Amino acid sequence: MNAGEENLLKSISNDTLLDLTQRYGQSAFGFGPGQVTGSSGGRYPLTPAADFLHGQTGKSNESGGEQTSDDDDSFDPLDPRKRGSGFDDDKHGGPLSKKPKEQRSLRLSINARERRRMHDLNDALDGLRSVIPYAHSPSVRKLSKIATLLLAKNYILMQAQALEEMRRLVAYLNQGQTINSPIPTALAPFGQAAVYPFTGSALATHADKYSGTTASLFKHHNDKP
DNA sequence: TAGGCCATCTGGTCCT
DNA sequence: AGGACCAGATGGCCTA
Repeated sequence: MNAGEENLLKSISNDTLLDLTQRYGQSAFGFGPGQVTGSSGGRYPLTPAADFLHGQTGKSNESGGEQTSDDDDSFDPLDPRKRGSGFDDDKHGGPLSKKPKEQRSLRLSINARERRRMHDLNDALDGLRSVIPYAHSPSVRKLSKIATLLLAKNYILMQAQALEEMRRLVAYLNQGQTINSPIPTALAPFGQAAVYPFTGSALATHADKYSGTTASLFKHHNDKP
């Protein structure tokens, strides 16, 4: 990780997530298993990692499914937004223009596969954006790829920390209960955790610990006219 | 206009 | 051999 990414990561860690918690409330974080949606399709073997991804890669089937010819997909060579470097274009005399038809066909097939692969990757990123806390309104620019990944990482770390503090709180409360009464069954699993005097930080808003602004990350994303 | 972000093409490498 | 994955190159769009 280079220095620039390190700075961005720090800025997200310290500022963004919890500031967003304040801005958008728990509803911004409130997703459950039923809300992580997606198709059940996919072209990938069901490795453990694939099991995790199963049903979460969005339109994998749609983008990678039945299209097998070279010139299909949604790719439009005339769309400047989709053309890229354009070596693959006879009119511009690219390298492929002088290759045998068979090689050109193979190259186009490979290109189409790569496009589908990147589309699947982008679909997965969209799925990730949809479940991490940032404003999803039309007035807010979509998170960049790198910002999405860094934000998701820190969101996971923050949730793990919050979970740990909740466990400590429950353990502490259970400790008090054991003096007068048995541990309630519902809390018993948490009672197995080490019992520490609760620091109280879980009761405080995270913003207390992560005070700051989101300007460092969101100055590029929330000021669209 | 420079810089950020992105889509696409391409050739190489690895895996099944 | 064919497909997946990766990184570099290229060029377009958008914004400060």
